Amino acid sequence: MPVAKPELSDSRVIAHVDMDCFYVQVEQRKQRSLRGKPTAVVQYNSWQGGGLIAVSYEARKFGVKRSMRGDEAKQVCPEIHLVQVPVARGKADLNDYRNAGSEVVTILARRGRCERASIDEVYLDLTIAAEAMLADNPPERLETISEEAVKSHILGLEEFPVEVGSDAREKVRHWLTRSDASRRDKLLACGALVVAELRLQVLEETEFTCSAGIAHNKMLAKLASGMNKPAQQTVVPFSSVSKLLGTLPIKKMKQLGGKLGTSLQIDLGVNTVGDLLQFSEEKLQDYYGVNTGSWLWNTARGINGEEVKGRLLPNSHGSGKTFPGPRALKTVANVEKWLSELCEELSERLQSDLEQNKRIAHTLTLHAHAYKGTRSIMNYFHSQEDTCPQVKLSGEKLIQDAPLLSPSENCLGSGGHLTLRSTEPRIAHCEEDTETKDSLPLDRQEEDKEMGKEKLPDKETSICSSPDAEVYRGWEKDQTESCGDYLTEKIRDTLESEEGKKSNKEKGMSTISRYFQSQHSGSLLKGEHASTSKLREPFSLSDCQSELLQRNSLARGESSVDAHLCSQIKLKRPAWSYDIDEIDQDVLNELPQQIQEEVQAWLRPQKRSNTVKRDLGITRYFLPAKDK
DNA sequence: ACGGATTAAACA
DNA sequence: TTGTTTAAT
Repeated sequence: MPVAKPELSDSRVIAHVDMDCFYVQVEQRKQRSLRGKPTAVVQYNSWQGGGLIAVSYEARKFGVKRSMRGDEAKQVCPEIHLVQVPVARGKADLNDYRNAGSEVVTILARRGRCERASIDEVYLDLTIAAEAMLADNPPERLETISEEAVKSHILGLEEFPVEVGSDAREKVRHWLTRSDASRRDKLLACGALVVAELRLQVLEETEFTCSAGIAHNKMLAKLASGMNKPAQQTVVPFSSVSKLLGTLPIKKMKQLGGKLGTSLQIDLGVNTVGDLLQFSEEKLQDYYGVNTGSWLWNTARGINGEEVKGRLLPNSHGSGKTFPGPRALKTVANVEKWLSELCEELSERLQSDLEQNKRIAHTLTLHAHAYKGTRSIMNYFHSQEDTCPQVKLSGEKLIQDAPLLSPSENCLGSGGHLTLRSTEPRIAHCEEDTETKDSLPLDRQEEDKEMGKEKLPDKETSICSSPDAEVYRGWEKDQTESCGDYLTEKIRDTLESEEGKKSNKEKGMSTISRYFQSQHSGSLLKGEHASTSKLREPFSLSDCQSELLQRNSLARGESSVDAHLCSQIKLKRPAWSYDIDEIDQDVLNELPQQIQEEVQAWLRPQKRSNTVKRDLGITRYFLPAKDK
């Protein structure tokens, strides 16, 4: 929430341009017979027809929505055409869409500063162009206004009790050319003309339609671009802002669609942006911190100082895939295979980035994460018994899991992705060719049948862990010498004791903490070992993959736990630690009585809301007088 | 069987 | 700064 205090009267001219169901348009341009027909783009059609990621407006009339499955879409709209996202290396390949997006950006950047906000959206700062037009050739002097401009929607235009009987376009034409308008309105009118022109150029040169919003800041422009779709544009005059925001549901606002918006609703009873007006800036700051508080206060008033960044290129590339449920990455070979695929894709994209933009990456990030599952702790214990009966150190294939991920989010599968970030474009001197590709394992086991489109019988439902995040930075030497032998020993101990346990589980697990302790010390000790040993040149997959595997404990986001453990490991006194706040009562109830009692004893007296800033409680506790 | 795959930016 | 979390499309 950039909160640069904006001047009160912001007379910039900002546009937000949003491609209409972009992926569909890209596919329709490839397959012209699909134009005008109900169409959707799906990825991976093997499970329930695949997931919809873009839906044409014809199909929307039937109630087809994003996040539907292909099968579902067919039910509500039998004649829908489902087009598959291209697949490369067994995963969705979005390059066609990226490239199409670049075509559009190139055109839209012609008239002012342009920021590529996503694959199909841009912000434009047209202030200079609008000012120039107003000075040289203002709309009021034009004898004709383009058809596209005259089709604009002007928010609040109905409020003007001007000429009755004239049709909508005539009213718009009048508003755009009014000589007695405020300067701000005139600038917006100029902006609308420019945007209409740009949209026409986009259509002519790419065959894509788009919608746009024209306003005095990014927030309002973004809001407006979505108000009249497809292929239309909407202008937000300053005078119509308060009415627009007054009844706008708070969640519709950019940045307020998630937890912050929910907190506003639940904690402050704010349901519309207008409701926010009652709160003083100080009060909002008390609740949400100074930055967010001020941002909210401004937002309520339609004030937003964020600048349009001149950026036509993405500043990072990522490649990832999720492996739901039965597809969870369970074997080393499988992890290797997918890491290899992801690395290859990334490498390819970096190569083209280098060629096209003369820049190189400086950061490589690898992470994997788990997602919420419905499985309880007890199920987990059983499934571990059933599907991971023997966990041998040398038994290559099985990945040993950490048990008890997040209590309420047991890990069922994982999604991972690789990212490379490049900094400012710079000349690339690729003397040292630390190429990823060379060291990738070449054994392609086609055991995962998704690539071949066959179905794998869903037999096992074991829970295998997902690795946590790991970041490689630079190629420095290892600083903190890790106690390799000790760790190896420790791991073997852990695994062996685990094996012994399987036949005699109940007895072996006299206390839950003991059980967890042995588990966590094993996997995390390894994790510590891995994370302190830096990558050697050249970057090899096996390095990265072994780190990945060794880090496989902890569900997503338990970094504090992670750090905590690591520090203990350095003292060679591993212990189990867990954020007890997260334990869910329902899950707890499924545990044996003895364990329940033990867990209860760990529970802290107070549980905090995770929506309102933690500061609040603390601030109030120590500084009770502050609030008004 | 998680909407999936990306991106960006705020936050600690 | 670096790693994590949130939010968006």
